[in-house]
Amino acid sequence: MDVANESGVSQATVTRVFSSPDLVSAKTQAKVHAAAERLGYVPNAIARSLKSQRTNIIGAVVPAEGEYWQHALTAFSRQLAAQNRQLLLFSFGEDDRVEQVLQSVLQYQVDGVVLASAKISQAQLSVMQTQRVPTVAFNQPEASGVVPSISVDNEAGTRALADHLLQQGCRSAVFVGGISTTSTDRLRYQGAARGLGAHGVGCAYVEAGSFSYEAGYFISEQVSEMLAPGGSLHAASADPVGLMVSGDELAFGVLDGLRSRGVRVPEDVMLTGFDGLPQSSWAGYDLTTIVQDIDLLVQRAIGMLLSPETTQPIPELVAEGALRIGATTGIGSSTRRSNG
Amino acid sequence: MDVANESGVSQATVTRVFSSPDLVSAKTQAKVHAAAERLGYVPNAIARSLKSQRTNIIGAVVPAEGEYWQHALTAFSRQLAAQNRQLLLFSFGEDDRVEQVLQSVLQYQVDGVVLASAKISQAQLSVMQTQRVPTVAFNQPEASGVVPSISVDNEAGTRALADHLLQQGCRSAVFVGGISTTSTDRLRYQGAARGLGAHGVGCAYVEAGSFSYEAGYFISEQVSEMLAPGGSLHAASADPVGLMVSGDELAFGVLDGLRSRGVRVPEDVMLTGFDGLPQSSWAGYDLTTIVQDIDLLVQRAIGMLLSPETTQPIPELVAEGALRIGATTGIGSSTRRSNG
DNA sequence: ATGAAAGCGCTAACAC
DNA sequence: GTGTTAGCGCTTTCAT
Repeated sequence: MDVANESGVSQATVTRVFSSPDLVSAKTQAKVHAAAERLGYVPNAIARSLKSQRTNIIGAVVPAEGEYWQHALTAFSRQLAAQNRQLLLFSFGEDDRVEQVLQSVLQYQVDGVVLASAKISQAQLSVMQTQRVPTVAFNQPEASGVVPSISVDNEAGTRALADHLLQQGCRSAVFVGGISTTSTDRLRYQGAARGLGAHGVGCAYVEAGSFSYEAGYFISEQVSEMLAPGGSLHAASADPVGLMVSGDELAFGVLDGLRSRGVRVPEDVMLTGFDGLPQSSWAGYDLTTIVQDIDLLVQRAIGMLLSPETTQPIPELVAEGALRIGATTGIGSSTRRSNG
Repeated sequence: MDVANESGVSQATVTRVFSSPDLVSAKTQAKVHAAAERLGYVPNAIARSLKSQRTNIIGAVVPAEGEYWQHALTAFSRQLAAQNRQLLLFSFGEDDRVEQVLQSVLQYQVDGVVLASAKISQAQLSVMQTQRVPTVAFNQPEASGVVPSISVDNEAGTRALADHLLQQGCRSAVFVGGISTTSTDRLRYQGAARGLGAHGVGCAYVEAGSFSYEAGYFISEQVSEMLAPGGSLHAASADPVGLMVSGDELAFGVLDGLRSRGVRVPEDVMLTGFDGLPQSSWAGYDLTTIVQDIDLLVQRAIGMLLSPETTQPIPELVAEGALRIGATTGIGSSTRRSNG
């Protein structure tokens, strides 16, 4: 190594200067640092990783689209950076083969993997086991029991929203889902249906096709038809209809769509979202929703990765969200625990 | 190597099977693949990188906050993934020492670095040179001439917006900046002031303190005071005042803030943003803005990284944005080139 | 078409 | 407190 020659010490000493300075005399350190400076030397993390079998890199397999994931990603990156770990990002789109992506992740010998994709085969997951890569499924409840997982309590969240809607006087309701086959959608609908059903209120499921703003805007046409005279939801009474949307971003689209069609929110329709994105509290939307504490979820997820519980059963964390009441279901706003 | 033993061939052959299969007979390939499958073997990218001196990893140093950066990041990740390269993410906050972050990036022997941070010292940049790491400054115009860079044409953008405002009848204007010391802000203000000045319209600069929604919402109070009777901008005539905001996210906050104070947009104030975030075309905002073609910028940035132009002078790309006319400066909407 | 051997830059015993 | 040495898993000549 050049720095070793330049400073007249051994390679090992150079290593020590950079990784355990306490073992090296002050003057030697000075010499080495000086030489390093002169040569523009930077320790090679790749070589270190090869030797030490730890990369300090966490792989993240995350959908390319969606506000929610963007925030989660940033949270991961920041929290990891605080402990000198890095995030190797693998974002995937609709078309991508997640299996191939996972293969890629494994090649980089990451110290752990955050999975935010539902579509992963058992075969792939078993490869993860074989490779002994700590893995955590992030807000992918359907992975529960297969891989350690952490999610917000989707069902409790929509149940809390349902209770709130009932309290506000809704006597009929619809649930607008993103993609019906996702476990997230299923659990959220379940919470809604049960919460409402317990009070004798039914709840139809309408699928928007994705969790995007555009999908919400588009589906709002169908929803407003259901609300119109002759529609299946046309209220005999003056009670507002409850409209529970599976995610905030989708809800923004529904809200804008309804407004553009002259539907009044919250007078005619009371609207709720889910996730608690920053925008949900923007004055233009001020949405009633369930706020996920993403920083907390991420912190827990990192914890699970770094202290791989060898204990059976497979760990499965569920965090409560917080009900935030906005203008879309009444006036004023506040936040409290969804299970409080 | 285990797979070598298991399949009864040499290490070298296993390598060949995975990196240049054409050099290996079909039956040997089959044997090796079978063994690999059985053992759950995955090639070690770290070892490969150490030997080959290429990691196929691009480092991205990006601010933790801001819609714009989130989108750019995703674009990088997706485009790189398409060529079997990965993104190592380094997001930094207000408080972080970008220099340390850069040091970190270098340790990982990345094949290139995307810099989306303004605050980088000359010293650090010279280290990048020493290490021979191809670097590109992304939308960081002040890095021009020091490091290869690519940005949208900020000045042309706000000039186009200014022209548009004049055309819509504005005879007075204010520019709301995020952080006055950023080159982005400076150039955007410059374009605004020149565009308006050419027609005898002045343009004060007001600083919001950040590019966030909250900062915009907050500063809207000050702006609305300027517009009120007695304020410096109170229009003698009925002409609307032009309000040019330095970024879309900031503009959303200003817009919501003005609306909540009863200021009518676009009747009293005509509002423009910059960036062309997806939300800017949402029905709730429908903002007149300059749309950056992020995918294109990213594509070019990647191009610069991967074919390191050894030619002097330092490359410096500037891409035109497109003027999108929304409801905040009139009715209806459309998009055209900002320099068209 | 395949094998043998050297070495990428670092770390971790083990000596002294 | 510092030097010596072996080896992490791969690639790459050079043989055969």
